[in-house]
Amino acid sequence: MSWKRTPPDPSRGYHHGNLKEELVRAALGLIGEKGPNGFTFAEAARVAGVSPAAPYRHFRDKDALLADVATRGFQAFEAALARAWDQGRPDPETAFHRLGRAYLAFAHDEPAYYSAMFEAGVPLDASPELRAAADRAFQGLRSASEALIALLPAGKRPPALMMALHVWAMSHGVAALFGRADGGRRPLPMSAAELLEAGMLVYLQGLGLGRDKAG
Amino acid sequence: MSWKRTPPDPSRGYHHGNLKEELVRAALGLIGEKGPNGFTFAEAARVAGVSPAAPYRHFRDKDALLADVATRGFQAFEAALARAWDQGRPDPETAFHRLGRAYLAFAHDEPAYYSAMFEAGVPLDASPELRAAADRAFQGLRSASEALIALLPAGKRPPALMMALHVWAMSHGVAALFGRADGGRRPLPMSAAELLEAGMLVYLQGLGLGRDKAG
DNA sequence: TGTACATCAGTGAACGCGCGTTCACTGATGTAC
DNA sequence: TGTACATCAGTGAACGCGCGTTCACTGATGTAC
Repeated sequence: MSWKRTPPDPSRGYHHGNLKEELVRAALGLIGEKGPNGFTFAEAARVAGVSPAAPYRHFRDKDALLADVATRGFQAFEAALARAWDQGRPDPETAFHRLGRAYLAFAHDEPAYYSAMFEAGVPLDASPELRAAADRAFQGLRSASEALIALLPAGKRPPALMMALHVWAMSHGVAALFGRADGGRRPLPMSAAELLEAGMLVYLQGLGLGRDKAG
Repeated sequence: MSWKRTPPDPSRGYHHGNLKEELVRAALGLIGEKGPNGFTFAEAARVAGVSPAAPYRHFRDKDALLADVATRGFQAFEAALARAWDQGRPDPETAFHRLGRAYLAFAHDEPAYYSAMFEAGVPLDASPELRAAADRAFQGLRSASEALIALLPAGKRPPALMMALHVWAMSHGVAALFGRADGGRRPLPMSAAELLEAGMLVYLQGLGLGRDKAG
């Protein structure tokens, strides 16, 4: 586990040199381990191998660190979604299903980021950077929705914003309820990714975007 | 606010008489105010007007109290859903939309229950009662799904379990992302209830359950 | 190239706080006879 | 109906703990000249 307490490292010297990054990594590890509320400022310092007062050189307080983690999370999230969408290549439907898988993969592979973003109760206006990062991530979903909607005949196009919200809601719902292996949850007859993919297929069909029934 | 610290109440006497219920009410109030993790055992005792050791007569520990709250939440949730579904009267589609509204109304009106159930990290196997209550609530969604599916021609029926999971995921997604007025979230062009209703209409359409397009 | 000095990024000790939990206790209630 | 006694549901003081945060400090680094 790469985030564990950094060894005494006598070579480090008085100045850490990279403490801010290290604190973020520590916070991610702790959040992943104990949830966003089990995480404490003091323990992050301990994990980073530094006195409990040191973090205050880099973050106003605990909430500021959490907000920073959430911001980085949204940035990584947006990048992952953009990579998966790949500007809708080779065609919007294919790209869209890749997008859905990427959403779940992010929630699954980066549970600490995901809970800092959506479950820790960090208000979006904790910082302008946070809000901007969250907005950009949502714009990714919205652009993809627009590209799909453009395939429909002019009279039958739903509002792209609404579609994006639906996509987000179903993705988040699947991720939050079934996406993490937090013991004691409900066993499923299929993987979360398959469940989301199936749900999205039905939804797209409902919009009139079905692949021909044998797809 | 009815859950606030009970007044000294000199008429109470040494025995409280109804402490267990009062602790649950106190917990609900605190969870609603500060989230499921801001809540503390000691403060619940204080709010109930009782010494910090008293709750241990009724709950093994703090987690047991939380699990009890979640259990009651699922029971109330199941009852609300069953009431809305009303055995599919007058017809499954109408009843189904009522069900969706009831889901959101519960999340909105009982945010403390809802977060104890889904956001506090209480494991479902914390107690058999909790698991049973959660299962019954889910069964409600599943029965409704079955009734709707029965309207489809035999060859085109999706698995009811899958449909129930989709319904749940989208409902939870909408509720968690947009359903509560926790400042600093995203402003919407429509209410959460409308958003869910629209999403469900598209989904049902995708299954072949559309009301005739002019609905 | 050397030196003086400002600034930066740490230390470590201390604080007050509220928490969860335990303990021996006691007042009130219920029951057997 | 009255009484002795077991049980129940509280009290209140105490504990050890880890937290967030502050403070005066100091070692390392960067910069002006």
